[in-house]
Amino acid sequence: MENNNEAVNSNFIKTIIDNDLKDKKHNTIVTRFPPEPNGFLHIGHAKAICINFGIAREYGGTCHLRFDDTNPGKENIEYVESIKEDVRWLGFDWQENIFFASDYFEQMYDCAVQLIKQGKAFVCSLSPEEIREYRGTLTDPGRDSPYKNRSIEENLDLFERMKAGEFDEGKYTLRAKIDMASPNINMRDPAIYRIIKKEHHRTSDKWHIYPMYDYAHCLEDALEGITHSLCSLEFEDHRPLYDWFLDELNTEHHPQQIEFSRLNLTYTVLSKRKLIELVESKLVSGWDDPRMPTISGYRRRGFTPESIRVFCEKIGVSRANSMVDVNLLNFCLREELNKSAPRVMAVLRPLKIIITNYPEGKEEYLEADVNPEDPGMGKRMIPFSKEIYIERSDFIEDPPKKYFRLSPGKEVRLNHAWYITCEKVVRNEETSEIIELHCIYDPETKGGWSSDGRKVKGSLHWVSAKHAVDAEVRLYNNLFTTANPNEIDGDATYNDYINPDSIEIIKGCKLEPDLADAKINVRYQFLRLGYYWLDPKDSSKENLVFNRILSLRDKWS
RNA sequence: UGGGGUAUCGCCAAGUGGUAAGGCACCGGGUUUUGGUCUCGGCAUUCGGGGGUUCGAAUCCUCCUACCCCAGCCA
Repeated sequence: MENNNEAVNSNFIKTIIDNDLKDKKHNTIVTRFPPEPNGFLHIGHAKAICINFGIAREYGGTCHLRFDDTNPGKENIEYVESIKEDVRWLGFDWQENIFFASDYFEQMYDCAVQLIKQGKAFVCSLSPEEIREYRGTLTDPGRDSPYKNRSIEENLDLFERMKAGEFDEGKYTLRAKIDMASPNINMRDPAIYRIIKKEHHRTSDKWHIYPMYDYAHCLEDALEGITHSLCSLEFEDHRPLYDWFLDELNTEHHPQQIEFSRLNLTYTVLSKRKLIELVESKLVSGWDDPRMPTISGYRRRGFTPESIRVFCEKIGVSRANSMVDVNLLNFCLREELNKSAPRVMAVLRPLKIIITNYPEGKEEYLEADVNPEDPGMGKRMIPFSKEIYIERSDFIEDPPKKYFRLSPGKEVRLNHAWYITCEKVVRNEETSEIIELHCIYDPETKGGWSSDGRKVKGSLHWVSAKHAVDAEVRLYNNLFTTANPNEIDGDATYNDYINPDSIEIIKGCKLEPDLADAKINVRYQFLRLGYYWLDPKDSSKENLVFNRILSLRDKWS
């Protein structure tokens, strides 16, 4: 991937890796991104993806994409496809290293048998409710299951019959024998296999028992020779278990689990539950609604993979719970697009201007930079004629101080065209709504320059009325009105903080004619407005639909 | 009132005993045919709080406080 923007900072994980390399604990680094294929990826996952794939890339190691598919019924193949697409879109390549937990079911089973033989696991007949009772509480120790001292032979027999599908779900579990009095609840004889009689998306009906996360995950990592197993903070308490399994099984590899804090973003929710709620309540149009913090949402909105990668680099990695200002993400996008986006003029809310001293029927083409930040992008020609549109918000009849756009008697520059002065405001007699403006232009200012050194403060974007193409434009804003929708007070629900202006659809927008051939995948800067691109789903030649990816910074409005 | 974590500028975050990086945001000045960009400058005498060790502490010791995570046959 070519980019010079992802300045690489260090963090505590890299420090650990540096030391491991220096101490010859490892010669090469292997990480993994291990999603469960039961939902769509969001920007929080992007952080994990960037960390894992990024570290592998930086150290010349490899990063595995591994689907943690140990719970059929929750998982399905559509999710694995969408996850692959998202990871690829973000710019990462797992090459041949794509794996599935289900590939290891046989080995995991063998390991479980080994644990039973070592007297470290037993088949438990307690019901889920009973298990909960026996587990104790945060402050009180639990009690041993009455089935904890079944003979190894009996355990072996029962476990094999669990595998064979002889029993109903919930009837038995295989549990590790650790310590029911452990202050760490995860160590209180955790279940390692449960009976699930559901079709698995890869192994079909071959299995009737499925391994639990704690047991499966460490084995997957060990089997793949992962060197550093990076996960989020909530798994910290699971690390002793992770190590316990690998120690008891004496695996060849014993990866080191390292936890970091997950991403929170202002004005955004990232929990799976809340995201589902947004989709199911139809507050958004789907998982790829441009307002969604999902990867597919950002993709459709028009965000770039690089801006997301740069963002993930900039936020750093630490163990402190944090809430990152969404402005940082926006900054990353603007920083990139300012350099790369072709400029174009578009009037979202048109106000007609008649240039009274411009010849009727005349038209001429004016030259403009495609991108003043990059002269190499060349020039374009823009048609001008007697009737043009400007933005309604660029005219105020009775302007406030420091307003340097158009108002009666005031002269402004039409970008790349001429200076104009407003001479008359025409209103609808009944509604008194302003319907058009009469202006005169100064023929001596072609291109937007004047030779007399006259200063014109305002520069407006405009579009020739008879040449303009129409389009629908969709403006997007934060989905929530509160910076932290995760923490809302009292009896309000987070639905009370949904931003009613999170989407605004404007029809009849007037665009520079070249935009009739706007290309999908090109992110344009609508001059003075922001960055826009064609909606990948809803736009068509006949009905252009532009998404506003992001507005420009605006210190005035 | 069990266990595991975390506390450095409004938001992220470096810093690992030698006297507080950087980015975002914000505020000013300049440039500018985008009130964009760019550019210059400002923005923690202080590191959750109190004690202590030391010539010297955000970094070590100690006590305290706040917040986060854990009682799925989810991951």
